[in-house]
Amino acid sequence: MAEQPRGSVTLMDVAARAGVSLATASRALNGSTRKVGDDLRERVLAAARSLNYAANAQAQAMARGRTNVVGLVVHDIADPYFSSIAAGVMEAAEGHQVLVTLGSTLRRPEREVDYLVALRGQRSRAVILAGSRMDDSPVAEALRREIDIFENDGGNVVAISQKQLPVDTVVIENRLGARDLATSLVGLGYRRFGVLAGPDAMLTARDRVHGFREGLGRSGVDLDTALVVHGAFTRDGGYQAMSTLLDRVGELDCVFAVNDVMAVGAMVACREHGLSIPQDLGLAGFDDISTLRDVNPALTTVRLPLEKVGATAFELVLSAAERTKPRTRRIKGEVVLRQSTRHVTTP
Amino acid sequence: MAEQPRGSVTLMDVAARAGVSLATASRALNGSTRKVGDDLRERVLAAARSLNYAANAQAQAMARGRTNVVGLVVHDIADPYFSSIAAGVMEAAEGHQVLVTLGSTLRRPEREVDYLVALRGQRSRAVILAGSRMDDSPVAEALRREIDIFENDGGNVVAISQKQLPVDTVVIENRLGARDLATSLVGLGYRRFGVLAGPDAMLTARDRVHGFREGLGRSGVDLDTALVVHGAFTRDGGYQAMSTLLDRVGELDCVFAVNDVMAVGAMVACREHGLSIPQDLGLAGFDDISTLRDVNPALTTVRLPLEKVGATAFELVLSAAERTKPRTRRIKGEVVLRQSTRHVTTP
DNA sequence: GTCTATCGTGGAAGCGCATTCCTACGGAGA
DNA sequence: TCTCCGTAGGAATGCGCTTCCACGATAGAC
Repeated sequence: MAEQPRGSVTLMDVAARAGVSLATASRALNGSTRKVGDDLRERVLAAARSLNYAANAQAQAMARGRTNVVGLVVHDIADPYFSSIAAGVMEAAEGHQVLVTLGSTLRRPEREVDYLVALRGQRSRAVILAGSRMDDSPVAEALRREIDIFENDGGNVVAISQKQLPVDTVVIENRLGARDLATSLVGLGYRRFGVLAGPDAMLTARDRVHGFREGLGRSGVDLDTALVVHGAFTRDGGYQAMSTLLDRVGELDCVFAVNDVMAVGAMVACREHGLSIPQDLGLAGFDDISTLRDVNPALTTVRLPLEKVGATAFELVLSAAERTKPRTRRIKGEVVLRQSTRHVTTP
Repeated sequence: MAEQPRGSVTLMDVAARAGVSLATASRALNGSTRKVGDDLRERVLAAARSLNYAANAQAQAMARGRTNVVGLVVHDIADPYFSSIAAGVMEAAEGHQVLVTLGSTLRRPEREVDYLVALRGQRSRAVILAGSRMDDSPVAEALRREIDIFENDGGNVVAISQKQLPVDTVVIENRLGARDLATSLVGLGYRRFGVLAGPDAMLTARDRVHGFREGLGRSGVDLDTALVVHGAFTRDGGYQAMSTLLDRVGELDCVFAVNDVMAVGAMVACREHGLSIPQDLGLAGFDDISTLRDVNPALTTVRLPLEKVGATAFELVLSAAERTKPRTRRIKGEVVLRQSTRHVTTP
């Protein structure tokens, strides 16, 4: 019943087999405004089925003047932070007849611009920029420019993280979360803090440090800038930053790593140096990466609903048509106290 | 200098501004076989730049009869196993002018078929199926059928995991790795094993169990089928399976979980029941997920170079044109002994 | 000096589809 | 019986691009 013609089956093939015109076949398969008689419609559907017809999406896109492609650009898809967001996007996209094209910048922010150009070439309906904004004027300027062009072409841009761009944005409340965490940690009795701060130019990292300092300040606790160590936003970055801090560990009773993977790196550094957590030192992270929930001791952290972040971004994409001005959705974190910190009594 | 015309800039706009024909503009921008005079070429490039021209990929695809889109279908992008593979694919794709479209089946194998149809509609050059094959004839049959159609349309299919389909395949040596692991564990002195086995229909899980049993057998150790507990291929699956096994823990000295995330779940179950690893029980996983390398105690496992798996799959995609028959690339795992197992002395 | 390759350029066809416009047909109302 | 309108189906157009083909000009060979 199902023969296999050479190459792709076109709508013309279907029409011919059903004995109708191209127009009728098109209408039968897509249910346009126009009606098609039941008998003919059946014939067309049967023909399409038996020929394994799959409409050429490129041709449809041309004829219709729009596509069903959405771009998702992340820094590193292997990082659980981004893969969780991606999972949220994919789940939200489910059943919406949308294809998601993935871009991975490999942590080179300037590649965001390249992807934006490529996705504009694809006539993407929208693109979700999931990475942290950077404090880097030339790159930011180029990005801003390319976003203008992209939107001028009719595309929609959604950013995740900071409200730095004039586009729909899912704002992650890093500052607030870090502030709350600081408050909680002070509440546990900690007073002398070190911070593993991540790259200075990365706004996510910077916001978390600022928020943390702010939270401490409100509780009347000072944060010595010399005890804020910068490093990569990765496990190894955390390991190295913690190693640096080890010299001065006598002055500390708690360390805040600006994300969970760094905290895990720090945990290893401590363990290797015979430091027990939380007995000798408290340790806190940020994100509540689910893969990392079972490390021992369990990490005190700020839970971020990352899948929800992705899903929210996708909803912004879908509802882009009705908007008039850039919208903002705020996602809050929630402090989760676990075993990597404990109550200490101030002497 | 850079005006912003309404809507998209077309090649015609560029040609008009440069004062050349469409054909010349096309050749200048894409360097076809024909040459274009230097002065004209410069004029065209300048025009394109000043208009922010980005070629309509859909139109190019139509005209050329091929696209630069590759599909990647995974079970769950949030799972570190798949996100590592995805990272490998993305990295290999870097610089190859290829856009990767992501499909996430949310662990429903039948959705692979849906994605295959959608990607055929996109006229994808190729699709990488990254998930484990299942022992499920109806679904497998549908998949096989759709793959035929996909390939008949000129697309290439690459599978990752088992050589179950007549397509290019990156075979992961699950069986061999599990066999080696078994040998190593027996070498450490373990004799009485339990297995957290994952879903019965999932070939990856099944191969690992078979290989493990095989390896034990070669060392003259028997595996009691009653001590092989099935469960989901996830952290929670491992937790639950281990909980089941807890009743009979007196009969065991070592447990093999068929992947790392299950092993972590099992580790938590043990901890909650006051069982120390490795003092009371040895524990081993499979995959060597990098995010999980820092759990404590560190997990004995079989290291799989997952990024390399992704990269290899992508290489098969790229070199698909020259092939005549399906190719196979084998990726071996390597046993890594860590603290979750230790040498035990047989009484 | 003419004749034939060679090369740069432009014209135009066509990729597969949605959609607009047009035609033919049938039923209802006069 | 005749006209009018609503409707279903078909022909034709165009989306933006690549590429085949034709054309004129230039250069090399005789």
